Amino acid sequence: MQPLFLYNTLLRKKEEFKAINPPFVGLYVCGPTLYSDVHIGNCRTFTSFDIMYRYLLHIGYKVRYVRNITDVGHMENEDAATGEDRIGKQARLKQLEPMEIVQRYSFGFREVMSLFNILPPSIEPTASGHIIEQIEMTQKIIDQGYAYEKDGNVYFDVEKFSKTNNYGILSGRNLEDQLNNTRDLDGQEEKKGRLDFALWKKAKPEHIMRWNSPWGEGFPGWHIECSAMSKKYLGETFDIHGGGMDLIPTHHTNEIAQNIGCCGAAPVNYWVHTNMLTLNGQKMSRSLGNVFLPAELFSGMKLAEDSPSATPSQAKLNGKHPLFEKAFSPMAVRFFMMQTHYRSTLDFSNEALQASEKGFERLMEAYKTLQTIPASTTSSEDVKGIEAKCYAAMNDDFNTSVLIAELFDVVKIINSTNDRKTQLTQADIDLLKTIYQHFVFDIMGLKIETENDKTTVVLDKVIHLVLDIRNDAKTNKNFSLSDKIRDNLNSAGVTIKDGKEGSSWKI
RNA sequence: GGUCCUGUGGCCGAGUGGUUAGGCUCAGCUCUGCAAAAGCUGCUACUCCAGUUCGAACCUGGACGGGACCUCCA
Repeated sequence: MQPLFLYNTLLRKKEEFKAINPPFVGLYVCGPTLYSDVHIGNCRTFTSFDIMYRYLLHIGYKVRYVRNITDVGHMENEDAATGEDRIGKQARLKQLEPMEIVQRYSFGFREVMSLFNILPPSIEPTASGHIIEQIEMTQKIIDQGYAYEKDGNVYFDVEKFSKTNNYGILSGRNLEDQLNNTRDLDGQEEKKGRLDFALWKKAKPEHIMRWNSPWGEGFPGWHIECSAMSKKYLGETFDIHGGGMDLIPTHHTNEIAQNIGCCGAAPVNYWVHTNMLTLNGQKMSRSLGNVFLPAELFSGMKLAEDSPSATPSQAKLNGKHPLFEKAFSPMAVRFFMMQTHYRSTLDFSNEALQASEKGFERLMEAYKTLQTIPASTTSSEDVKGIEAKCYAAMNDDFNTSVLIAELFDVVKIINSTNDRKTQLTQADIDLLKTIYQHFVFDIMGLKIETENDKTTVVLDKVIHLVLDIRNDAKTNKNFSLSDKIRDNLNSAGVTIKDGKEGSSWKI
């Protein structure tokens, strides 16, 4: 097993990963709230954890990866009297059942995840499917004395909890600062302390989603779902919990409090947080209104207006965002994301994306070249050393940025061997193929995008026929014909590359 | 206002107390009928000021700039 170091938000430093029950690993990541389309910022988080999941699997762990779907309980302006369940609100606005809202957006979510080649988690539980577990956990927290009921609402008693526990252990904030800096909000009267948060909310008459509970009809608070579901599927204490950095001060802080309040144990050994995605230097978020959707970026994502997976916003778009000169493939965007470490902010821009797209194409072209390069009796390159560096990069807190730099060394070796400037033994060529398989395809989750369907196979034959004709023309020094073929293919979107071993093409 | 992060060459973006990050762009060369591709070479940076050190972009302090969180947010 590779020695893996990861950055633990709890300690604010990297430490070596030790699983509780190796080779098993429990991984929980906070999933989306399906009241609208997932945006690119959400995708970055899920892509980052996809890499971690893939790497843990690759180095031999048996991972149970739980990523929830929030379909109830996620409030707008949680503490305000006007607070409203996000999904309930959408349902009211669109005159649909709440579950229709969730169903609609989960199609879109799954489609986007699959376009990004993000592996599905082992379990994808929904909050509404675990109401009983949430009620039980809430009751247990009350029994332990860390929560109280008031007029059908149940609140977590942060002040009481803080007497014996460090509430701000994850955020690094002390209680006094938080108390002094919390703004005045509505609906504070019935709570004992201003930091107290809801475990259970009483349903108003117009509220659609409601369940019976010991405290009357209502619905669960947002934070309790992750505690209840992670406890159910991964245990009272599990290995890794992830999510976006913006969840640290509230959601994850409260998860820790709930779990200790219920079970007397910290829920997680390693907290891992991904940084935000910015657009023109500003965080992309729904509240700022500067989000954009994968469909606005991707080429070929054509959803029919009446497709069940087409949310109204997706259907119109298809790779036409005003900020970007052209559409990009999902794999180019995935590669772009991995060029930045997951704990750094990632700024989306047209230029940066185009640079990544070219780099990605070069990486993939080299893989094709690798299939045909000649073997020598000796090697002039240290391929084993590169493989070791690739593992070292990933072991150092999943440093995909450094990994990619190592992989471009591989590209260099492949190309120069192809040009007969360096030599590789067959064993080294095979090892390079293994490196590609492991790091590019299995771990980074990239894939070659040209489909191997019938039309592609036929097209390949047709273009090779045309290239043969062009070659004959070149041999006969009929350059006007050969250039005409090349130019016309070019304008049709086919690029010709003349190499030592003949011509090749790509779209 | 409080807490915290950050400032790297034309652009994006790693990194470590002393050694080439990498990608993209640009220029020159090799190859080529020309071009593209590929290869080679060059452009060699670390906001500013002070300190610690034999030596700092990397540690400490300050200034200025950017950002995040403190309210829902991945």
